[in-house]
Amino acid sequence: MPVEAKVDIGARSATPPLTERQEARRRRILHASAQLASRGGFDAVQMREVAESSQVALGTLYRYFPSKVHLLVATMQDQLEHMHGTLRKKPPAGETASERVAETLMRAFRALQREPHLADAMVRALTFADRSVSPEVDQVSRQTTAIILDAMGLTDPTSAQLSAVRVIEHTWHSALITWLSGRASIAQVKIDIETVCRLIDLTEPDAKQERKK
Amino acid sequence: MPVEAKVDIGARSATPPLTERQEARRRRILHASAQLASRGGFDAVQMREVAESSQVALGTLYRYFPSKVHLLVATMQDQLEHMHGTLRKKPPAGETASERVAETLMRAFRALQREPHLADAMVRALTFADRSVSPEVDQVSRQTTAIILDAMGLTDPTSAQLSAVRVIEHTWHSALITWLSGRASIAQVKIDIETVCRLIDLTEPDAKQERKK
DNA sequence: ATCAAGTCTGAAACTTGTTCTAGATTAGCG
DNA sequence: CGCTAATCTAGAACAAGTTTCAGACTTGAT
Repeated sequence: MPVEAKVDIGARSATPPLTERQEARRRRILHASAQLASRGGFDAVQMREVAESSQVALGTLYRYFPSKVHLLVATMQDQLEHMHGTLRKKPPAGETASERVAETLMRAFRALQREPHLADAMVRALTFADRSVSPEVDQVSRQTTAIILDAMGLTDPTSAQLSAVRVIEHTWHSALITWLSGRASIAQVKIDIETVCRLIDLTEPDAKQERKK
Repeated sequence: MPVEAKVDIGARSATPPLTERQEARRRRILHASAQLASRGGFDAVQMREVAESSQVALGTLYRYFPSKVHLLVATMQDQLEHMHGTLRKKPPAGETASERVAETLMRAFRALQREPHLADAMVRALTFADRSVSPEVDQVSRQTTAIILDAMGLTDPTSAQLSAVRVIEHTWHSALITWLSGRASIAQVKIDIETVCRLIDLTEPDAKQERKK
């Protein structure tokens, strides 16, 4: 285990510490949200039902999560953390960085496949989020970046590599959407992921590595 | 086999021909939609307002466009067609295919910048669309593909090239979203587009590689 | 223990997308 | 022209996200 884990994601930056009961409420809400989402996707996550199902008043739900989109993005943060942990346990076996990234993403993809409704709810919320949710969405993006960099085995990426990772994330999100809305097959998603991952190779053999500031 | 399957995109496949007045209504609706969207984005396009503003009853609006998302995706089709025409008039000047595609997309991007609220409404609708809107979304996707292939100067792309184009589209949509929600700067979008466009070079080994040094 | 400030609850109200209904209008046709 | 089916209109009604509010409950500091 890393001795002094860094990161301390800054997500809880301006958040006053929650009491135990508040933490419990928050967990109940997220759990109810994920459960309803697993049933019927975005539409099935109805705020009244989430409130009832987590034994919290509607007003309280809105105090914890100021909108349905906030709630679902928080749910995604939660799931992503979990997934990052899982993925870490079995690091990908590919030879090249691009292979490992593609493998990792496809593994994540298969996990989402197991709960397609949940995936639907989270991804739709993510892309539908407006500016008021930017900090939370950014947090999800950072987490995704961390997963990809992990798979690449990098601690100190060049800016070219960061660009490639950004594009991979774009492709990942958008491919997910096309799959969720039934416009692309799983095979197609796989091809797209593999295609975009080739970008990584373009950043490797290059002799000249710029020094990161 | 289609002889020269040109346009006639099949969008109007099962659509009985509209009378003149109906065509006029449809235009009024799309116009009102674009106008409201230009003002305040997705949220400002309120179905009651669209109806009133296009002098049509609410029920009629819903007969023409079965949901707000359908309406906005149709609005996007409309705008895309227009943009394709515009872009065609001034073909991009780059040497390589990837340069031309990047240039074309950035040009399109600058056009969207001029109406950021409209862009917001259209893109949010596009990514929020569920299965019931798939045909229309697909149509938008085909139109986008056509624009990119046009910029590449290709008439019959290889499957590797089609994959690259798909990934470019993914990146384009997702980058647009991050920009619209204020999480990426225009400069960042430019970098992402240029990065992904390099994929095109990978599909043309015999084309002259530029030696930039 | 007590009090003020902050939090939670339950319920109603408000907003906007969507559906439904009954009657008026229009289009196509003999 | 007159008939019939389809379409259009105005408006009410419904659904789900969001806001509001009065009163009950916690919490933290004295």
